[in-house]
Amino acid sequence: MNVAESRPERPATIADVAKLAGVSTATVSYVLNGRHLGRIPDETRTKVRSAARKLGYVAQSSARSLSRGRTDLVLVHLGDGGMLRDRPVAIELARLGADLRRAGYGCMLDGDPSLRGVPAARAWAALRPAAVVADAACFTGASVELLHGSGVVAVGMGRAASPFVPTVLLDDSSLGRAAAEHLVERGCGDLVALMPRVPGLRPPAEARFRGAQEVAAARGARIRPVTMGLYPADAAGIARAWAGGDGRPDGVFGFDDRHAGMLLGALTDAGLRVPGDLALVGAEDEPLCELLRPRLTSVGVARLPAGIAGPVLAAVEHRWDPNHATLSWPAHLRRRDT
Amino acid sequence: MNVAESRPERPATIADVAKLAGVSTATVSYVLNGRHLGRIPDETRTKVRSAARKLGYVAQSSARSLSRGRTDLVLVHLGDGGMLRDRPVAIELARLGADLRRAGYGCMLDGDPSLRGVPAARAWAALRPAAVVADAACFTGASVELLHGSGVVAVGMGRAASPFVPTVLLDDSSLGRAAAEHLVERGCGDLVALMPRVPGLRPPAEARFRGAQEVAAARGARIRPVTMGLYPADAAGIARAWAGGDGRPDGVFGFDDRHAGMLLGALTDAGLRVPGDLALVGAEDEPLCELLRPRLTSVGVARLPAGIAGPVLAAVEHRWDPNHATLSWPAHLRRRDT
DNA sequence: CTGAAAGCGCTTACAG
DNA sequence: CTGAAAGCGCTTACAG
Repeated sequence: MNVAESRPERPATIADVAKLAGVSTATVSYVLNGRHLGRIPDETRTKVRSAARKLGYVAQSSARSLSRGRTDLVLVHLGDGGMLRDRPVAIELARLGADLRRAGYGCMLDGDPSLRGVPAARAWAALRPAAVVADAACFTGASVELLHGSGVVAVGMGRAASPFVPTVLLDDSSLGRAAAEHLVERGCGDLVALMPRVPGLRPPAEARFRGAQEVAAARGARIRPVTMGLYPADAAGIARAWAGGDGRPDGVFGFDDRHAGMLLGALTDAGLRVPGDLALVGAEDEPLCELLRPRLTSVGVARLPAGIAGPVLAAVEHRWDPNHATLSWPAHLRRRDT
Repeated sequence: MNVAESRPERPATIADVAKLAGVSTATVSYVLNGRHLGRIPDETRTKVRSAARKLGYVAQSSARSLSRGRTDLVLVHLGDGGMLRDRPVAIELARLGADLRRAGYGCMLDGDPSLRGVPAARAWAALRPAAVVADAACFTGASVELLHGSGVVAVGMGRAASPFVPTVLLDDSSLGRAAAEHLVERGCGDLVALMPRVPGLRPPAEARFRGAQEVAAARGARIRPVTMGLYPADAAGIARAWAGGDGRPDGVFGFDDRHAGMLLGALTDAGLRVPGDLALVGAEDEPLCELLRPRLTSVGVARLPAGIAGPVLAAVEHRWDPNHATLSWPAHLRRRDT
């Protein structure tokens, strides 16, 4: 028996199962959904289950949601890769899928990251998901109104609250705090925090800077932001200036490992020694840190103690509480050479 | 008027639109779906469209697919991150979403990467998508049978064909060819190709090795595989042996930039000079290459000339052709220091 | 304990 | 040119 022969003409329906089991479709539905189990004898349940198995029956979710009047689907939109490039966020997103499934919801990611605004909202609304979760910056007044009009809950996610939707606030100021703590501990008193040029990375950068600033203020150190794009020329410019003694700090927090790593190369090229002339700390503790020479000291992030599924479900079930909507990443220093 | 006030009790249905426009639901459906447009006067069409706009009407896709008997949804499953870590693949996946939308299909990614086997197939089958696209290794005989039983087309994707489903074959042997070409050109005659330890990376590694082997054979050079896990200790062991003169090649193809980069650090630590003592080429041309000192020469990949949407749509529309299912990445050398 | 039947919101031959 | 109606595959009060 090959696959072609075993394939039925059309997928089995609940009526097929009912006929084969010799019961009504209502009974099939009850058994398969675990309702009224007390009232249905074991024998009937067994008959129904084995008929369903024999036919390879899988209930069609579109018919189910049409009759139930709701779906158990949560839609996640990643936007143009900004969020996936943000590694701690990407990890939490994968966790969200599993957590939602455990809570009885399905989770799908929009497969077209380029879709935005009202057209995006229309595509999502057509599916009538329980909720749409997206980068807080993705929502506009019009798109949210369209979603609400279709009975869809909209939830934002990001570093800054959206004026249009409840937002799960992701706080990584702890990375800045841990970095500054380490640098001050080492004896640095004149710090620089690198700030990326890509607009998408400004929000996390500002949060991390704020954290570092807090610690610096408390410990009597100075700290200032220096903008550096992820281009060799940009890094080289900064390194040359510092090598010439122009505004050279004694400790640098590199925003993330890529920015820190790029600066590290440029500092080496410019003849500065790390950590002899100045100390350098990255963030996110990527594998990259082990590849560089000297190896890059970095602030690692652990998983959030509680995932983002909590606030998302709260929004879906209309018990949103802004006090439980800020999630802070635990940070710890991973000391290497720099 | 705030959002709460403007939100209707329940989402508008096609009946609401019909009533407001003073026509039947059939007419609304025709106008909104662009059918029989020749037969429907402009005036009616305008009435219908403005009623729909006024009510914020978005057709519910579950009702539509129930009555049409099919969905226009393609489901993509990423598996446990293996595929997303494979950068060229991740890029093509984003492109797939946009291409499918242009062809009139929606595209969703499964939000729970940990789901596998028959349970995964059940979850997908419930949605009755036109097709499920997943890593070829994800499909088992049982899961494919279940999908087919529900009328769902299954399409694999990967470096090796699945015995159960038509597979879009991704070929990156061109990376190995470009790397070997470069090394031989430089005068190397005794090559090593690094092979990763992670099982998920074996298939691309073998394809790249095959490509390098072809060129080596044609140009009279020797080449052998050397397995190296992405751990500092592993790389250090290899570097020490080579520094002691034990089996040191004159050219190394590093599989990808991470493996090449890790070896580069270890070679430096062991006192070997790159490219003085041996040349080194990475692959994928990641930003990382610019961070290392010396900077890493790498083979870059361009986008596929034609995306994976083509074969996927062919499978959906039952015109699958194995001769058009192998996609090869264009490769070009990006020369830097090593 | 079980079944007949209404209803969810669409689409689409079909009749007029 | 337009509408009444059947039908898609489920769920669920309701009656027996």
